[in-house]
Amino acid sequence: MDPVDRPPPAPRTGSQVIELALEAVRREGGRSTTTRRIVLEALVDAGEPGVTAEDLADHIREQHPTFTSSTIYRCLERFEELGVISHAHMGHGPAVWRLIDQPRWYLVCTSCGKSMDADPTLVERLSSQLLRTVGFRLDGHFALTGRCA
Amino acid sequence: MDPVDRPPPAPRTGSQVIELALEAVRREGGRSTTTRRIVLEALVDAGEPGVTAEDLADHIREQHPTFTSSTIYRCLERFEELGVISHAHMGHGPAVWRLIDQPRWYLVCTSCGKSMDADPTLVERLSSQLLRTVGFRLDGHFALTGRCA
DNA sequence: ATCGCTATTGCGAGTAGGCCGCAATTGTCG
DNA sequence: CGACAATTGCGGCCTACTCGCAATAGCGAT
Repeated sequence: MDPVDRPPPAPRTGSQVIELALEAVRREGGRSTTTRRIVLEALVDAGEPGVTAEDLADHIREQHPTFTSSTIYRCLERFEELGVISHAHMGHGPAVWRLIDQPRWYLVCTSCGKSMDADPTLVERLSSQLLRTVGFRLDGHFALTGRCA
Repeated sequence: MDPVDRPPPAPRTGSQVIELALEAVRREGGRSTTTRRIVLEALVDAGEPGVTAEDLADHIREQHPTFTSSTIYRCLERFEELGVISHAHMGHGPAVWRLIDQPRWYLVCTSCGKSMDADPTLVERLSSQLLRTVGFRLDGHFALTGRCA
């Protein structure tokens, strides 16, 4: 196949992400359990822009009624430590979880509650200015709040 | 007195703020109670950069042991509606309350927990860009989070 | 295939931060 | 002073997690 005709690198499929994550767990001395696989599957299913832990739990319990919330929280925590997933706080209410793909800057409206993405280049401009002037590196762990149009 | 010798407008004193706030309550059909006065006094005492509702409650209860948290929350809520005070969320943990003086952009470090102020002009640059491009008006209701130096 | 070790899970209780209903109290105004 | 409605104290409730503990189940070794 000619190089110029080669398609762009395919994004990892959901199941690739899952296998890689479970391998990572094992490398760190953890165990690859069916519970963890199910949580990852549900998270892959949920896709962007992310789900709350309780929504994930409800979704999973449709198929696996014995799942408890604490298990979900602990699985999510573990995968986050491994750098596979992350969570962000969207104003009031529960955090949302998603696979780590691209860094993301959420804007959430404190009035209507809807959220959207900010243009990363705009936010990163502020970010680099803060870094230069006061050594503070913004993360997107909390959404930027305000009022939408 | 000659105009050029006139001192700059004095910042409002704490007790002025309190009287103005209580007048505002009454204009809206509310009541100027000693409870509300005490809450305002404690808030003025606390000063910048703000206090949590529970710290305020603890402080007040040293002098007035019967105060309950719910009363504090309701007073704060009322004064916020009137535009006299405001609260902001500093990452995890309780909100902080303060008199409204200048708009303020908090930076809080998700690692060490310390908070500082961002240069307003930097943040307002982002704010106006977001407003122009997507009609979103940032507020400082949630702090900007990241890592400090 | 089975054993033993220990990571993980289910269960249920606990926690922080805040909100709510209701009866008793207390400003306000006539 | 009296009536009325706003406010307060009390206590319980709520959401979003977090934790301790005993039972379960991966995983490497046999």
